[in-house]
Amino acid sequence: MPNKPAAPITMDAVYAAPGYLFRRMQQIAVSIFMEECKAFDLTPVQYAALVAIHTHPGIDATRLSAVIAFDRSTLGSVIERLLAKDFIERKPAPEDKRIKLLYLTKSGAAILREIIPAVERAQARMLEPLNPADRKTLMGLLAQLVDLNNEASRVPLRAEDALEHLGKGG
Amino acid sequence: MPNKPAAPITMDAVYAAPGYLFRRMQQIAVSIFMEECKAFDLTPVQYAALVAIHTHPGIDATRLSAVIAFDRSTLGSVIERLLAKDFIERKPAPEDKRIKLLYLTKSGAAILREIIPAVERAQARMLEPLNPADRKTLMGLLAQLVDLNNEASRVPLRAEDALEHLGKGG
DNA sequence: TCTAAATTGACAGTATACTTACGATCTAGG
DNA sequence: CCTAGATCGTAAGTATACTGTCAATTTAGA
Repeated sequence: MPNKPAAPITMDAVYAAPGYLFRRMQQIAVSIFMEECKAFDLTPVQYAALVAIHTHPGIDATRLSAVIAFDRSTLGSVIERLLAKDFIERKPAPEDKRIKLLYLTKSGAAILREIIPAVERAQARMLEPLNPADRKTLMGLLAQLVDLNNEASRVPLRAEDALEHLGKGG
Repeated sequence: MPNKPAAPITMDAVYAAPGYLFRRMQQIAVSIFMEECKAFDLTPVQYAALVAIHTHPGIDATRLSAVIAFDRSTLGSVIERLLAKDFIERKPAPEDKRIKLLYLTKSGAAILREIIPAVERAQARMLEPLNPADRKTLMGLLAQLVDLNNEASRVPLRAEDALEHLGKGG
């Protein structure tokens, strides 16, 4: 078979490209989240970190990065900001001097409780323009795609097995 | 009606949240793009900027930001990097001393031609785990959602009317 | 015409997101 | 026991992505 002729270079090709749509949607999602949650001064990433620390008290930074699927280096500054806001605290692990364990403070637990409704409003708003059936279809396909592409990302999600050394698993 | 009881705070709720899935998918998409295009030393954003400048020679930075839907401030450094790599050039506009017009250099036009196959491979890989019907469904719904949410983002896309003052419209 | 408002590009500041590298520490193998 | 390799947190460097603000310039209205 002959090669396909080169397509003309157009913006329409960019607008229809998966990568472009993913980037736009992420921009929009962050924008909506920040708008709904601006009273709490928490970013989406900081929120995810708080939930993970709430769910796994005493987790360390490396495992936290696996549980919320983002880079360890990035996480360092996220943790510092949460420490500065007094939403989490960090304690040395008695049995391993390299590790620092993370816990929610009272203030962190409180803001987590209070922010939930705003987060839920934000999540709902992101999908609001679609009808309920389409929302379900989109989320289902996207969840599949993210899962099947997990290894393609630089920081794959390791929800369960990342915690094996914390006394919760195998 | 009574309020819904507060749902427990779990990571599963985070993993299923639209905002989380959009962020993960964006991370994965960038990772795949960079992998396929690493020989060209171009980021997804720099690629989009090159295509836009190719399509609209003599565009200025403000209109460019509207055409690819990203922030003017961010764009400043993107333009500087493209200038440093000698992929674009910047000329003052004769009729308006504030404006600097952007053009591809020969080297910029060349790399744009050469990178296209790698970009197409990257876009295909992002959707590869889904079957063709599901790919189409996902892209259709996502394109709809991005379009309908356009105004929710801080930098709405203004593909056409952003160019009215360039002698292409109105 | 002359000033007030808008526009343009630049800058500083914050927050992801990634890379590579490094010292401290732990663990396994010999 | 003692070193090789792995792991932990940290740091420096690059690149988006956004918030403001600012000066220079243009435009519109009184």
